[in-house]
Amino acid sequence: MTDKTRVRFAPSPTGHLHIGGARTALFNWLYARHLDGTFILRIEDTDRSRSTEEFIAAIIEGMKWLGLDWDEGPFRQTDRFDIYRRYAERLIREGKAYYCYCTAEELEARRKEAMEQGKSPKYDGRCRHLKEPPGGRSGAVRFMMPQSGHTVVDDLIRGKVVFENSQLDDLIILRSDSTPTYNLTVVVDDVDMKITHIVRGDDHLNNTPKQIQLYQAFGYEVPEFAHLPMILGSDKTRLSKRHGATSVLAYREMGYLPEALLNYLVRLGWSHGDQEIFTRDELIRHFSFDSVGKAAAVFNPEKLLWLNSQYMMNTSPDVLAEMVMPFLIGEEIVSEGEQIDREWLARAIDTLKERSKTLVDLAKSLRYYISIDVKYDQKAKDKFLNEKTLPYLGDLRHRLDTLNEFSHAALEQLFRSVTETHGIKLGALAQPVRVAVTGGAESPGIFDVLEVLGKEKTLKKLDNAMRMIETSQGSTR
RNA sequence: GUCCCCAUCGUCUAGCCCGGCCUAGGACAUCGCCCUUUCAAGGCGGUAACGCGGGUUCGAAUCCCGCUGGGGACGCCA
Repeated sequence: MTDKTRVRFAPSPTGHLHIGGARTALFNWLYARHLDGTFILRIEDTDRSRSTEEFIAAIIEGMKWLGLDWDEGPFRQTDRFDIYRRYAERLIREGKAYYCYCTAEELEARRKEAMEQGKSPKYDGRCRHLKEPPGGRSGAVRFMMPQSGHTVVDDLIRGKVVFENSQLDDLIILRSDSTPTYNLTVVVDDVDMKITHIVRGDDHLNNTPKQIQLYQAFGYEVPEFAHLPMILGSDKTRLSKRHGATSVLAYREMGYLPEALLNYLVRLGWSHGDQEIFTRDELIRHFSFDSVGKAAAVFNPEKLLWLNSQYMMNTSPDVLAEMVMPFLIGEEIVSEGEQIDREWLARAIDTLKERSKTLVDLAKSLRYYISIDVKYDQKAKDKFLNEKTLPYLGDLRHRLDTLNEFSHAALEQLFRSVTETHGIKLGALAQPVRVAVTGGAESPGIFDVLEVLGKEKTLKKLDNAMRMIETSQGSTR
């Protein structure tokens, strides 16, 4: 029996699930699914002052929205403090860790001084061989790092990375309040949860030799590592709020499809030839660390938007009809609890989906199909709804009245006959009608719009537009 | 400052490991044209990159060294 691949995503709940975290989660998930392994979700909430329940909930919601399902967990490190303490005590007992009584302030001051003198801000190890604990202080526990030789990180993406042990710090594994710190908890958990591959951001590469030393001190086998390149903002610095939305759920609110976000994220650092668009199954089938790049990538919202529009186009109108509902309510186009004929909505969406980049765009365009009242665009109104176009509109409205089959073909035929009568081009009639029913100068094909709208709504909108022209004429003259 | 990582169009990337097929391919964005009742979508085409300097070699985007540039880490954060 071969050991099953086990990977984990281990966010700390000090913020929302962000773009970078989501990409890390995605690569872990993909790797697990590709190898039919196990994907574990673990919440690293040992920093109690900054971790919140809200963020835990938000991270879980983000994961669910993206469809990154986990097989075990979510585990919480705060539930496991006893385990970490036991491991730390074992290290002390074996002489591999010791109490340090320096205060945080002293440490901070020494670090600062070292930096100013251009020296490495490394802990000097002064408490290593302390015989008598100074009174009145509770100590933190430090792991005794070897100070000679070197530690090699054999990374699936970067290859072999060598660190001199002399530059490794005696890191704190237990705070003076006896709560464990990150470097201890990751190692203990990864051992305990039998993690075979640690897939995480590049920013952890420097922590890796320290953790390897910890594995070795415990006598455990070191897992495989894969350090993913960072995602940067447009100015090539670490992606942050000032670069725009970074929270995954913010993209949900902006009307992005989870599949599109995932597809965008996967191509940040990973590729499969020239292919840009992948189904989930294709991703799972093709994913490999061999095709993950080493260089950091700049997050490009425009390409994400393009991908989203591609996904919108390729999603069936029925599915979009369900997905757009919250946005219709959000835009106050439909009120909560109001019933909307889904079949009709799907037909309306079918005309709109290839010109909507997001679900928000789609919802906004749907407004003119759903409500009778039209919000006229001022420029379009001035240009197309005036005394010059009024006769065409009037004639059309009159003939529309007698049309009993409100279909694309019948409408087209009728429009043609109106334009012939007046000796005008189709655009000269279509544009005024477009503005009358949609309020703007841009929309799907006019026959499609009217067909979806139906006779009743069309006539009402036409009447309203004509009345508006007449009254504004009266008021300005 | 010290350590670590990285380096192909503005951006994401293919090619690099196993030198010649590279006059460097694709995608986003951008520009132009076509289609057209408007706007999209779509089609066609254009602009645009191997950071620099040394090697190695008949031959280097591809291998080696240096430089430069960028990023990350250096917490009783994770």
